[in-house]
Amino acid sequence: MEQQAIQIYGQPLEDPEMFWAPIEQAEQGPYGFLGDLLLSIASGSPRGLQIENFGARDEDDVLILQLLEGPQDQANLNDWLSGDLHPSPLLDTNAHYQNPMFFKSRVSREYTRRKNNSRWTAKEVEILVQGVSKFGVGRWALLKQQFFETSIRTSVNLKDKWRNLLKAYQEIHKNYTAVS
DNA sequence: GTAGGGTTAATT
DNA sequence: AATTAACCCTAC
Repeated sequence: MEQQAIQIYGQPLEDPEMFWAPIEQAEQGPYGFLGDLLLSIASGSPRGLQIENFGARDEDDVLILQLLEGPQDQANLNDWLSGDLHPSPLLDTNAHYQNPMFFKSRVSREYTRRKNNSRWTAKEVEILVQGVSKFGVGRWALLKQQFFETSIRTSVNLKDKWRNLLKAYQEIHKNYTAVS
């Protein structure tokens, strides 16, 4: 089937072969379950991750579509990563943690508190996708270090978000993709 | 450090 | 009421 490279900010993914590897290669590949799942999905739909943020806020869906379709402004990403454009939510500050909007603790049977319930922004998802595209699925600590150094997101958060994205993708893919 | 199961606040 | 997204738990 046709495989169409995804571009982010007008730049092709650094290792499209990894991203678009055929299902057969993924079966015992280095990607693990989630990686294999992604590769399976990607092979079935060249446009894959464009609708990955299904279920999130509408404006984020639109932004993600625009970002993944490109071309966009390359300088914008560097500005974002440097924190110049958007101080929050990428910055991991005490103020952020203590902000009532992000810190909702409650007495619970199982968990005594939750650090935050901060929704992922489209920018964060974009960076996550770019990071996974660069390093592959499963390199969460490396991704944290390289792309989310100052973010409130932990490496486990990154892994969980990726899983949720795949799950959301599968749901919408199941409903809207015609198979032939 | 990661994968995957589990829990729960938020959302629909 | 049911589902989703974010977060927690833990074996490996």
